[in-house]
Amino acid sequence: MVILDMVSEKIIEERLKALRSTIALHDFHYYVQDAPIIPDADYDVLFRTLQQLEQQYPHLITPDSPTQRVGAPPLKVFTRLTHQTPMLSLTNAFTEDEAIAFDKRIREALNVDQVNYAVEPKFDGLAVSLVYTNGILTNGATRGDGYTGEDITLNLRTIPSIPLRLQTASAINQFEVRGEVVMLKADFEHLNEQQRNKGEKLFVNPRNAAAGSLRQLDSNITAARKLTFFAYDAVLSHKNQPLFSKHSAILDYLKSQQFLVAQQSGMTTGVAGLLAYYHEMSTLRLSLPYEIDGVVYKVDNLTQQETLGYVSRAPRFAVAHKFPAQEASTKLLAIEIQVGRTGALTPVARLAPVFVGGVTVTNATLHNEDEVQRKQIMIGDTVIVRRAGDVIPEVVAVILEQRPAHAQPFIMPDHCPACGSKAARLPGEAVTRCTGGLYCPAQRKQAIWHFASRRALDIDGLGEKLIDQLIDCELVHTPADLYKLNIDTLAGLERMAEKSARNLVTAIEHSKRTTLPRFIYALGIRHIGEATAKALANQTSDLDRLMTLNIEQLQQIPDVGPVVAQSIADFFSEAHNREVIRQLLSSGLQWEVANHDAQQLAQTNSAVSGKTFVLTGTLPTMTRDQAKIKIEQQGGKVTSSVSSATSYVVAGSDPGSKYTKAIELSIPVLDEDQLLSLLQNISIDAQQGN
DNA sequence: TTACCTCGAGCTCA
DNA sequence: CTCGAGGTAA
Repeated sequence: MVILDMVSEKIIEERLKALRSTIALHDFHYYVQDAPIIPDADYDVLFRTLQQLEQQYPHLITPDSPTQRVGAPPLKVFTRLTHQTPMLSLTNAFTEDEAIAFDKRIREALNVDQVNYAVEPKFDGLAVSLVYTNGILTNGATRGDGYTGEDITLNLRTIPSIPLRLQTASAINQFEVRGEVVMLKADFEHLNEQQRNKGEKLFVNPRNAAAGSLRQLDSNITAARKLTFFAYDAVLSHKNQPLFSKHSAILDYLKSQQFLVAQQSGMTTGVAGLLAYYHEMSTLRLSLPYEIDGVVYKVDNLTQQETLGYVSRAPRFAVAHKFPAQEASTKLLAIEIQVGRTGALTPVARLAPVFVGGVTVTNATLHNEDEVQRKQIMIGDTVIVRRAGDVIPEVVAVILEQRPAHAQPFIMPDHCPACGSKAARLPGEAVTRCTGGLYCPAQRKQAIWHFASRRALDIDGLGEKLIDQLIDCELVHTPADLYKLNIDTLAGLERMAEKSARNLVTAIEHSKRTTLPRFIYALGIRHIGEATAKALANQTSDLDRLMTLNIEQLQQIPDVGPVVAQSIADFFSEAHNREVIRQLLSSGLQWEVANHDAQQLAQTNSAVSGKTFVLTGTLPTMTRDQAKIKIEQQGGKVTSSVSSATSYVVAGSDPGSKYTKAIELSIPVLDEDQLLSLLQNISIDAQQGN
């Protein structure tokens, strides 16, 4: 009997296996090849047969079964997943000249006349990584910061163009596929039509629809959205010898494993080939089934790729050549004045909504008075607005021919629109400032917001709207007034019933335990950011003493020059400010007094102490904040801009202009490993051999 | 900067 | 059902 069961079960198992691979094959033809080879009805029969059989023999269900794409219960939260190999981002080229320069750099570095390139469209979607263990899809994650992303395995499993198992599992036991999840234009239109019929909110563009669908905690909702995965790279996390010698071979392999690879991917030679491809794709752009925002060029030969290596963890062998930013014209309805925390008055263009670069733009900063004059902008003008990807919208120019007769010139107000105080522009400065100080409600609101912000006293739940109300109802004038709030005074405000009021009071209470640097930073003294606040706290650890220092004494503090010293002295000489501090302390604000001597000792002994660091880009294993803490623990300083006073620039992936600046000033650039070594007192010179 | 998801909690109306 | 706050991605 038992033997018979085993035999029949063996047969069932074989049958299940056959059904699964047949269905997977048809999925491939349907979703990847876009050319089904059997009628839908026949497919349904196969699928139902499999479902029924699995229902009968639930213990024979495998995770790679096509029936297992959906049905998991919703998650509570997304957990984070660390990428085995960082997901780097590409450097961008915005002009043909930059593309030409890319090719030139490559040829010179490789010392060859001509280079073979793999070229492909740059999808406008979400980058994800898929990990196959022994041929089975086990993990999928968003790109995140490049090092850790969110675990969206369950959502990715629902995407039909993602194979749940590889065709040839044996070759590689751990295999990572990278690509982009997009929503095809047609599927996007269809989804929005559905949303419209259901009276639900429309998605603004395919990328956001795809992002929104992937962010669902309930993968069943994701499954209902039609998403498509395009593979464009594979990583072997193995230490054994490379299985491929060319990028194009990787793509061929991916195709053989039934991944969808963009049809427009191809090969070309030399810079002429690159530019020809760029033009070809910009012509094809509108007719493609998915959205793209440029093209990608990669050196095809993997050995050459390796030779070229990485610039602070962005590959030197590849570049994204972006299409020009999209532009649209619209009416400039008004120029409003925004009052910043320091009283800076910034003109902001209010625009008639225009859809440009995939989003609706309604306002754009005009920076300052001179900018408005330079561009000859008048209220009522028709202007050209530009937006590219994640770039902040910008008023490019005025269409002078379309200027209406009633167009009004912009005049920088000489009084603050929020409080009526005089506004002044100091000679040599670009900004106009409200002189009202904390008398000005707009500045007061920002002061409170700054005080409560995460990096300052971190009062949870005290958001913008609430601050508006507190100031407008005159419940709060200074940060000290926050600590006088109680459930009764809060009650009656909008969206403030008992529960919210209690939560806020608790959060405020919680903020009383803080640190001196946070407190100094929270005061919002001009020119005092986090770094200087720490320097000050380090110097005195005694607020009372700090308050009495004169300008000369203040300048003795490292990092404090005449401007900063003046600003600090001015702040503390205001009776009003001293009173606020007194009130804050008497309402119970407190911090640990750091043990100075011990710290000082550690600092002088470290290779890092007294050195000034600038962090840029994303580091592989820590956040910039964590790196900052580590450096500061050993007496180093972390600042935000590169100058000749900078000792080291620590660059992660996707570094900003600080990296370029470092090269210009020939300041040593470290990666995370080198920083960590330095923190362990291993000299960089020894590492670099010079 | 914009868009989207999620959560807690308040508001509205039955 | 709607709003505000907080977080993420490009």
